[in-house]
Amino acid sequence: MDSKYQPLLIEEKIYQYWEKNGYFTAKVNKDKKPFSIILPPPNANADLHMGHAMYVYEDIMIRFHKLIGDEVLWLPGADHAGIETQFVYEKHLKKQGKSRFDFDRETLFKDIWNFVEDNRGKMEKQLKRLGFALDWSRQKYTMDPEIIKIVYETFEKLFKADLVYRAKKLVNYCTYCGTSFSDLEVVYKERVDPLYYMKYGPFILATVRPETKFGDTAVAVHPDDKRYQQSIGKEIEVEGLIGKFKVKVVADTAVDPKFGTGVVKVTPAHDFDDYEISLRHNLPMKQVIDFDGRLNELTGKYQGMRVKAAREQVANDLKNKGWIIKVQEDYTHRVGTCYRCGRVLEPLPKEQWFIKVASLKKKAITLIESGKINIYPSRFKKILTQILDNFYDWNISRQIVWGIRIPAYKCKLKVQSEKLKVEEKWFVSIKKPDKCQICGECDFKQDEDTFDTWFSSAQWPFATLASCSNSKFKVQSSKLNNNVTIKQFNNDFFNYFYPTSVMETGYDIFRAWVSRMIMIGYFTTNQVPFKNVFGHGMVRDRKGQKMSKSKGNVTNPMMMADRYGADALRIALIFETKEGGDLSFAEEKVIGMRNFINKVWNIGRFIFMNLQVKSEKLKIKSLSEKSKVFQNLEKEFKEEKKEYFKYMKSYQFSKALGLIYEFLWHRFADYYIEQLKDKVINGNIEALELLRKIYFGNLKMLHPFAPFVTEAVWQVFNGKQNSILKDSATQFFNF
RNA sequence: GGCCGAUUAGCUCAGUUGGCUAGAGCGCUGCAUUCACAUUGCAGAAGUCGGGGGUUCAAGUCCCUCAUCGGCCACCA
Repeated sequence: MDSKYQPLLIEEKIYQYWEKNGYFTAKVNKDKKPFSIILPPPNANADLHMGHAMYVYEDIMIRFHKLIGDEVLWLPGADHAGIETQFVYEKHLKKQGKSRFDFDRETLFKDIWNFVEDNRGKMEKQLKRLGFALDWSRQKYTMDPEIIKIVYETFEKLFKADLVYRAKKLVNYCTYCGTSFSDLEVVYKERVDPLYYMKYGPFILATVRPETKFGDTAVAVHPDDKRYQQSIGKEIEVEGLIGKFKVKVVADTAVDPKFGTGVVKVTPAHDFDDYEISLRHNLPMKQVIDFDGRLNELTGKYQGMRVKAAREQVANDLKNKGWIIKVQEDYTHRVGTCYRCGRVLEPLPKEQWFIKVASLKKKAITLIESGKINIYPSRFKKILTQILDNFYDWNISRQIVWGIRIPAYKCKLKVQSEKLKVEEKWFVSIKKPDKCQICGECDFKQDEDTFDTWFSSAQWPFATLASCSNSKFKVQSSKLNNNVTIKQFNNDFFNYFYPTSVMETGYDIFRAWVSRMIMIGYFTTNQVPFKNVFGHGMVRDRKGQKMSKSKGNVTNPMMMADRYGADALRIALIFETKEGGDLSFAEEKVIGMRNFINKVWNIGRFIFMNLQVKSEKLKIKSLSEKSKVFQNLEKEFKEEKKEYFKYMKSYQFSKALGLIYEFLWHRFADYYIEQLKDKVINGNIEALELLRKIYFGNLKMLHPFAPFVTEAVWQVFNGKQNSILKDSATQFFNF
């Protein structure tokens, strides 16, 4: 044994040993209790960051349950991360002086596929570096054919259950990234813009967007506003930059009479509030900005100008006409921006697929409130229910190629198309339909759009498990409440491990991911996707600032593992971290934990060396006198174990680790070994055996937190062909 | 505007049923050390637990209020 624990010489070999001997491989074992976690799939194309290292919580749970004899499954996967990845790829293209528009759909998809494949393996390797006990034989990818098939089936089920519809609605559209987003992906930023007060027919009204004037189809006032009573319901004539036009005056409570002049121009095609007003009053929609971010042919001489330039030009021209009464330069408001590129999003009318969430979210809230799904730490329960409560219909269409193409087909429909509602012109079908049942033609074209990445992610717990069966999974039919027949998953692996035990993620993706998994998971499988949710906090820098590339305060977890060992990094993240709370990461803490790991090693070294001496020189001397020290040590150890199980089972991992840290270092090493040292060196075998027994017990308890050093020492004592994971099960409670 | 979190030693943070002289990591001071470990041991300095009020025999821990910081959410032209 070296006098120092040297992680770099040991960790990789140990991981290979575990993997090769199938310690991470799950199987259906009816004699054991199943315990399963699906790893939140990292982006297939990127390196891991500190946030991913927080999945150590999952490894702790997985290894703990393995040690107490459960049949565990920790299933790894990779996410194609649609927009993220296509965005990275487009930057890559830009460096070569190209853009995505230089390629056709198929070529672009293939190129991105290969680009991702080239980078695949990076994050897998990094997860292994952290010691994660993942079952690699079950690894999944969101672009696997079996997964896509399930995603398609889910979409079809939702469609048949009337929970999917296609409609032309306002969506948040990034004219730079060329795609729409769901409302969850919008990042609101505060901005200071001029607020223009302008003459508008008989009124004066305030707006920050004069360039949308060409798309106005009404003017709105509050129904109780005395100033404008006589105008309500009438049509007014307005002089505009490209000629006179007429709009109706409507009364709507959304208008705040105290803001500005109490009169609002209504531009249904370019503002969410105005769109809502237009629905209430049956107003026409007039789109004047196109998807390229430029004004269109309805804007006369302004056609072709970008929104920002057009705004300045229009404001200027209005001023010259003398129609601008006043400008408030420092008007502060919030605008939606693209979370990818940071540019201002344009609300634009677009025909898209939406999921009706009303019934889904209602059910999801019930599942949480009834305790079918438990949330830890408990304060997240309220947060999650609030998130669900605020859900709007989910726009799942994305205008990018990197993703799962939506299985919807449109046919020519020469005859009746005008009479049909939008969604009735479409066929949702896993395979391309043979023949259109309405017009009899067979000239189908598939929707160009792909699914929002979160649509496939929302299905991850059941999609992964359902596609895990060795034999083809059997299909069972059952009825939905509205008499739609659906297929259900039914294979041994799925049945054994689903619902999964715990979903462990950062609290930052409760909204985008966890809530949707609950909604879609329950809809599809009629069961909860997981019984428990455990949320962890954000890793910040030493000053508590968010880590970000632009700030340059990002710590690479791999670098920490290389310097101090994976164990030290792991426990640095857990030690004295409040569950669910953010943590400030400092290298000094990892150093402190490295020292503890070394202490664990050296306690082993002391015991091991003395055992060697014993067997070499046969200095076996049994002293029947049992000292008080023996009894105290046993008592303290018993107490430690009891506390440990209590903490581990109530998700108080930090406390469990702190307990071992305190016991092993400051009680066991500093006190008891010092007390018994003379006896041990003089050949008291009973003292030595007692120390060994209690040390082994602590190794097992520590193993979920620091798997490498505990296994390394274990093998020093028990031989290279033994594993701390093999021994445990029944003996874990009795050590 | 609403909700949530934070405010404890120089720095970063634990402290979940209220209870013995308030803890850890790192840092700091002094001493020790061929005997498992200097990635060590022993000893020590250091905190009016954000301010104020209240409940209680007893509050960092519960209640009210105020302040500062952070996060999430919200339809205001």
